[in-house]
Amino acid sequence: MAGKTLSPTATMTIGPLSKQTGCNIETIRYYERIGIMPPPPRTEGGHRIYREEHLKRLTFIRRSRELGFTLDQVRDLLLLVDGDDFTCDEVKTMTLDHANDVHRKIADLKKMERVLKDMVSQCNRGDVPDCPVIDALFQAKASIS
Amino acid sequence: MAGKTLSPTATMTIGPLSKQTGCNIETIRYYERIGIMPPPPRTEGGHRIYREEHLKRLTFIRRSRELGFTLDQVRDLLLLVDGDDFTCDEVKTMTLDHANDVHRKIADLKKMERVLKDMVSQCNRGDVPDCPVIDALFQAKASIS
DNA sequence: ATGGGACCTGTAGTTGGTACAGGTTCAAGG
DNA sequence: CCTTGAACCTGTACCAACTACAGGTCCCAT
Repeated sequence: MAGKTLSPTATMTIGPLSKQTGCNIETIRYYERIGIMPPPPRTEGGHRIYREEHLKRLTFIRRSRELGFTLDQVRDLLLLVDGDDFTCDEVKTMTLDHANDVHRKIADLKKMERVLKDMVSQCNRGDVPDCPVIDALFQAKASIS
Repeated sequence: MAGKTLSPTATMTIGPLSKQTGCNIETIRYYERIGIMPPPPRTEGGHRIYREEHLKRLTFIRRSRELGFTLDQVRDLLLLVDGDDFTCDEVKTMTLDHANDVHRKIADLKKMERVLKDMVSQCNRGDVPDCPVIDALFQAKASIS
């Protein structure tokens, strides 16, 4: 187990990078195309060769995406990281802004969920002639406050 | 106020339909293109003429979208509505399935929010040398359980 | 030397719309 | 009747953030 990963000079092709980051190959190439990953050196035959710095950067991108940052936001974060004069405060602000977005999304989804459950709870009342869910969908927004 | 809207023979062009449903004009034409709204009759000059049935259908679509159904799901719901032999149970099942999706999304977003807030709470500890948020982003998924 | 898995480029498709450009029609006012 | 300008038309391109090929090349183990 010891020394199996990450000796500082270790190189790898795109496949292993994909496996180690959980980011799929096409996505890695896509990130390069849009300029969020730097173009790595190549073998004579044209295969991409990655080093640990790439692994770190891609891990960063992937983690940020998992946390719901958009690629534009990730780009901004990386700019801050790349220029080494970023202030922690800038990063904090961006993160808090994003956390607020997430919070709003949660609130919206909760409203949806409530309405959906309310609609479903009208079903199976035994004697209604047709579907209360369908009826509700034909009504413009009203019960959502 | 009385009788201002929806006399059963009332017709309208796309502009008023847009205003009454809150669905914008391009979107209405898009729905027609993808076959979710029927092609309405036209004037000699080619302008679309809508009737109350269109208004109802578009309201249904819009409402379903607001509740987070995908257009494919809306299509399925409309199929059920169009063939008038749908069972309320089918509708209920679809709605519950969707409600579960929404529920899962909420759970995911809550995890994100928690991680984001946790990261931010590491900031401003006074004496840390660099940014804990950035450090955390360089770590692969771990603290998310 | 050869077989086949890993890699390459480039393009198109996905979802749910939005944004034009460039042209036509409709209806109201003069 | 004619003009004007708002409303409408079609068709295409664009957005995010990838994914999915097709059709070809490279690398390396046997």
